[in-house]
Formats: sequence, C-alpha cells, structure tokens
Amino acid sequence: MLQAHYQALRPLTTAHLAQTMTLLSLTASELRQQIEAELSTNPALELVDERRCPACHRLLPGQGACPICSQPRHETLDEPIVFISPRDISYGSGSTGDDEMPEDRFSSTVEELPVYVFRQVAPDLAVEERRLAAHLLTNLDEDGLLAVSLIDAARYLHVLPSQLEKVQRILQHADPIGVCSGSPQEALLVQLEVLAETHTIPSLAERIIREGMSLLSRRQYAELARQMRAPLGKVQEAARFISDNLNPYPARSAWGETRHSTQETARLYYQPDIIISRTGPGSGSQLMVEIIMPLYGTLRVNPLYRQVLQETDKEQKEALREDMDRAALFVKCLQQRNHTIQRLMQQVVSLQRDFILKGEKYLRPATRAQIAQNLEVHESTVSRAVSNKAVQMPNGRIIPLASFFDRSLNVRTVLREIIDSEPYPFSDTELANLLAGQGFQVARRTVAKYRAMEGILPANLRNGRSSYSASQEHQRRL
DNA sequence: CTATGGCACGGATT
DNA sequence: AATCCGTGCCATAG
Repeated sequence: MLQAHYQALRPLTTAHLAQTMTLLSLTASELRQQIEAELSTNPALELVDERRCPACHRLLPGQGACPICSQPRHETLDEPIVFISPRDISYGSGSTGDDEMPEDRFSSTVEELPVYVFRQVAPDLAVEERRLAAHLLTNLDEDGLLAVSLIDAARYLHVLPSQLEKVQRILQHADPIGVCSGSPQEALLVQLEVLAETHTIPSLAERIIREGMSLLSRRQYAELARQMRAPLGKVQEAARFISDNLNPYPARSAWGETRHSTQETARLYYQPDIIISRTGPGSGSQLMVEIIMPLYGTLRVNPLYRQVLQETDKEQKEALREDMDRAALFVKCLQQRNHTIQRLMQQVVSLQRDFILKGEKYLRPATRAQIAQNLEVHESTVSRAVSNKAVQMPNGRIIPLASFFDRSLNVRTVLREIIDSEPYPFSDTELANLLAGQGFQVARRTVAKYRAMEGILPANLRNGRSSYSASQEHQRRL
C-alpha cells in the first residue's frame, strides 16, 4: 500500500525534480520560511491546523503531529526498529511575520532558548507534562531563569505545585544546566549537583550557595568564612570553584559552546532537523527517529478550490488551475523530501547504531556514495540531504548530520584515548604504529594532522599532563 | 638523526 | 568543475 502511495510521488516533471532537490537540502528553519512563502503566495495551498495525528499520538508521547502526511506512516525495520514521523515545533507566541533580519543576534538567542530546551526534554515527558514544560519555558527571562513563581504558575495551569516541580526538575537538567530555575541560587545548586556526578567538588561549595549567597555575590569572603565557621582558604577555594565552573544565569555565556565537538564548523546553536531518541532505557531499546517539520498542521490543496474550479468560467479556470497545480506540486515535493530523508535515516541509523548509542569511537567510516547505492539514488541527492542538517542524538548533543560520514572521527577518538593514557609522550610514528595495532591504518603524517585537529600538542611539547592553556595557545596558532 | 610542519598531488566529495 | 582530505616528499628545528 505504501509502495503504491509513493509510486504516485515519483518525480513526473523536471520542475518537480528541481523543487524536490531544493527542498531536500533545506534545514528545518529554512523549510519553514519556504513553506510560509508558498502559503502566502498561493491561495490554493492551505495549512490545516490539526495538532494531533491519531496514529502518532498513540506511538509518540505527547503531541507529535504529522504535519505533511495526511496519512501518518510509521515504518518498522527489522534491525533497529525505527519509527519516523515528522514532528511539529511551535514557535511560542506572536512574531510570526518576522522578516529575517539577523541584525540582532542576542534577541534570536533569547527566542531560541525555549525551543532548544523543549526539544531536549520533550521525548521524556508525558503529554500533560509537556504542557507544563511549555508554559514554564515561555516564562523564562533573558537569563534563562523563571520569571514567574512556581506557585503562580501552578495556579494558572490548574495543577499541583508538586507536579510542576517535577517538570521543572527535568527542565533544569537540560542543556544550559540550571535553566528554568527560580533564582540564581537554585541554578547554581542544580549545576553543582550535576557536576558532582563526575567531579569532586569542594565540600563547602553547597553550603556557601545555600546559606551565603548574598555574601558570595559581594565577594565578602572573610565575613563568609566567619559565618561558615571555616578557614578563609577553604572558602576562597570554594568560591573560586563556583565562579570557574558554575553560572548563575544559565542563558548567558554562549550555551552553544559545544566543547569537544570536533567539528570546527560548530555553529553556535543548532536547530536539529532530525532527532534520534531511545524509546526506553536499557540495552534492548529501540531507536526512534523523528524528522522535524517546522509547522503545525497538515499542508494540502484547499479542497474548496476543486469545487470552485467546476463552477467558474473558462478564463478564470486557467488561473485557478495553475495555482492548484503549483500547490499540488509543492505538497508532493515536500512529501518526497521527507520520504527521501526518511529512507536515508533508516540506512544511517542501522549502519551507525553503535555510533549513536556508544559514542564516536564506533563511527563506521561510510561514504555517501555507498548509501546512495543502497538507496538507489544519485549520490548528489544524498549529498544534498546530508549537508546543512543537524541531528540531535539520544544524549542530547546536537551534531551535523555530515559527521555520520566523517571518515576519520573514530580514528581521532581512539587517538585521543591513546594519548590521554600514554605513559610518556608518544611520537607521531609510535602513535601511527599503535593505531595500526588497533586496526586503524593511517600514515604518520596523518596522525600529525589528527593531532592538530584535536588540539593536541606534538610529543616534544607534551609533558605528562598536557595543560589546557598550552594546547589552546597551540590551537590559536593554527 | 629524529620528529614535525609545509606543500603538492590524486582521489573522493560536493 | 571546484573543493576537501589523506599522504608522500622535503626542509627545518632540536
């Protein structure tokens, strides 16, 4: 049945083909602009605001709408089972008619933050909880802190404060850690808690934040020490730790700093075009892939047009028919775009399952050409589909889709591991041999390049603990 | 003499 | 057709 459905979607004209190609290479946000432009110029095209698609609703928690396909489709694969559905993003309230004027980067950050956070947590929330999360996120101030009190919000939403607190806790652990806290103090505590999982933290830090916030912010350490009944040195150490590692205003300080992302093209913040998440915890879980559609509702040809077409006289008929054809074409192209991306992601996910779940080390070097062959499409098609798109991984990290095709990422990761635990600084030649021992055959010269990419100093400048400042200085020089 | 970085070439990618 | 990436060759630094 699906087969038949898509048979009808095969490109029929060169115009169709060209438009599909164009749409294929667009990001979710670019697509949104495109759709809006089309909607405003073509009266035959209509966006039906159906927020829920029954089938999606059953499978996805919450309101995963299926905007483009009027018949929602979920395909299952044998190996990792993949559900794919376009997914909606709403852009808060108001300001829909904004013309792209990137003059003010800061304001765009403010506008993006709620969406960015919502995307991370949405998969983990139940339907009702999503509503709460959305409400909280629309009430953030520019620092990423809650502008309303939890009590007020709970009253407004007609829920128990405890329910809202639960949602808030989840939000606070999303990427700008501490976001959605009620106060700087609260944000710090959340950050401290998260940090404590991986680092050792000064014992005094928590108490200082809890009890000595005002003194801390005024840097009155002596007074603080007296109040804590602790030595001044300890207090200063803790204060130092706090100012170095924590941030009372989660939204400030470039939360897109994506450390360790290995891609030099790391844009500040991505809007993911595709989201990969796990359907549940544990090893037997399946992967769920969502293709983002940036608008609510179903896009279709306005059925009224068909009727009117019957009843008008000839000269008007021509104009109407043209609009209708354009609209139909657009919808087809859009469907084809999503279909192509869907098939692509099925390939990618089943090939790179280990990479998605276990990390960069397990990336398989795959070429676009190979995927294109499996998909029986031209490699330039794959190329277009892959470029300029961002994927959000199950762990919340957002990376370019192109990194799935990075031929050297796994080698570089292993290289990093070797160097991180080396007993003495290995020379590039030794590193090359060690890598070969692990099955990575790379030339000595290439090892040097990878080192540079990872910002690791050459052996002669590397003494045991490679200091950050040194390596950063080195990076700057490149 | 050894370890690295620069330049250039060929194949893959876009 | 233009560009990027892995490599080999060679010059330079220690």
